[in-house]
Amino acid sequence: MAKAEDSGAYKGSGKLRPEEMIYQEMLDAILDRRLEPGMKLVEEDLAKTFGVSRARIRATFLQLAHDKLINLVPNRGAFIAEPTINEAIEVFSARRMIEDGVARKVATSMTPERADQIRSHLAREHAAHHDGDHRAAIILSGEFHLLLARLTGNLVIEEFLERLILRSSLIIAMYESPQPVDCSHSEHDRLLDALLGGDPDVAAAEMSRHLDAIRDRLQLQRPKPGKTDFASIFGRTPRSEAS
Amino acid sequence: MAKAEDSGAYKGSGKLRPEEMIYQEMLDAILDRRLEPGMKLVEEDLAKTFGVSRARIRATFLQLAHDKLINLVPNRGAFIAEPTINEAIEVFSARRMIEDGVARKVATSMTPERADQIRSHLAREHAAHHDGDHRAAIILSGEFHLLLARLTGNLVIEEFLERLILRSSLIIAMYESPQPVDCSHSEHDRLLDALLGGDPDVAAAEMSRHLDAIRDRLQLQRPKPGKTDFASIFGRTPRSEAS
DNA sequence: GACAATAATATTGTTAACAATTTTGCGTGC
DNA sequence: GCACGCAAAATTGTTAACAATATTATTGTC
Repeated sequence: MAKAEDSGAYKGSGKLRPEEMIYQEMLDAILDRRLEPGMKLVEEDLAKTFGVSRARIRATFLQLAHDKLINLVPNRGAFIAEPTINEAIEVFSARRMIEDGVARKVATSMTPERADQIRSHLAREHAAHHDGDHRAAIILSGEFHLLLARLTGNLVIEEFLERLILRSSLIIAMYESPQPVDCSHSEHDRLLDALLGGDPDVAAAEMSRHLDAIRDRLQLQRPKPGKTDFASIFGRTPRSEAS
Repeated sequence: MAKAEDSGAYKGSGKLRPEEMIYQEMLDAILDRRLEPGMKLVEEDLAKTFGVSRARIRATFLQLAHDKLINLVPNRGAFIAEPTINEAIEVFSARRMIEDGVARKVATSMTPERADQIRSHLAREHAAHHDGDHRAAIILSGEFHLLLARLTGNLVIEEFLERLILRSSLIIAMYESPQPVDCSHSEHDRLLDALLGGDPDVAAAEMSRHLDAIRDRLQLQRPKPGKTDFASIFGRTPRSEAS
């Protein structure tokens, strides 16, 4: 999951393994809509932009394709994924199936420490919302759900949900309404109340309602393709200017 | 998911894209325990065995690692995954969380056609069991669960469960008791009855019971590492015998 | 002027060679 | 006999060049 801190704090220290750095930067760019859905990703351009070999870009593509964030077409190349409305519905349906169970488990295993963990996260969400940092708000909103998954203690669920949340972020970034009525943070407050209540049925119901609400705020609109200028998108100049 | 037909029917026609073929063969070998947990996978050996370049083996490794069927250690190489008992428990716990929901949906959306689909599959399971084809029985047992997931119509759930079932197959292959009391097929019969009943709670309860039963049949035992003779494991000779 | 065939370009797919790292084997000293 | 260190081998990581494929531009024809 992308960190919600300064987007690019890791760029400075070149010793942080480049593989994950590239994956993270492309993730950020996709979630930030600097890379728009449908956009072609040319291997050599990206390789020059990041100053690495094509092979590494290729490996990164496999990871991103696995997360359904890009589409890999044989002999044609890689394209930013364009999740359909139907896909979006399925993703949120799947999330509801899983996160209902998460809410149940968290509600029945609540401790004061865990409650504080959640409250502390909610504070960060509110801060981001107050500061008008929309991108951080989206990412923190995802991390809220991830935090709940982590509290179940089941790593399998946590990892799967991480992928699903990432995908959701892309979907939300694509389909959110122009004037984002971002009420997620208040819904998370209500979710916390339900979790503190200790009733698994109530918690699950609240979770379902929340996820349905997110889905219902989506809006059908095809984003228009833009020009592919990696240098400006990633805020850097190519390492070598070939002939 | 590995097909339960003749294991190797696809070997003959060399036109079926080699990438997936290699993935499938390694999958079969892992599930078949010809490749034992902890075994080192040397890139060049496999490349020669399959007559492809190391790059392709590397890409295949990424896929398998993503499915948690192998471990990729930087500068050290690839090793067949060794799921711990704890991991096994988490996998089946995650499956119960998801498949409870699957059972609910299938129970409430049953049609005569779907019932026939399930019955037809169960017939194949019984046949494999009757023939004493243990490997086919394991794979068909997994495909039974996958079939139910497909009937929910949610591709996201289906794909995730496919990965989880694959992982379960490795776990079962690793930890099953020496004298496998393979009662899965009869449990599937009972599951079908519950699904036909139409009561989602009953169906979910039966699914939970079934998955717990599988987990409880597991047995702690560390398999001992064997020698890595790919040529014999995959039943073929290396293409080129370098100096 | 529009369409089709063809050449030129761009891009992906693949291979082989080289560099870096780890593992193994051997010899030395204690 | 055992541990340590060094050298040799094996293995992974990386790069660059080449081949195959797809895309674009051009030319010719109707």
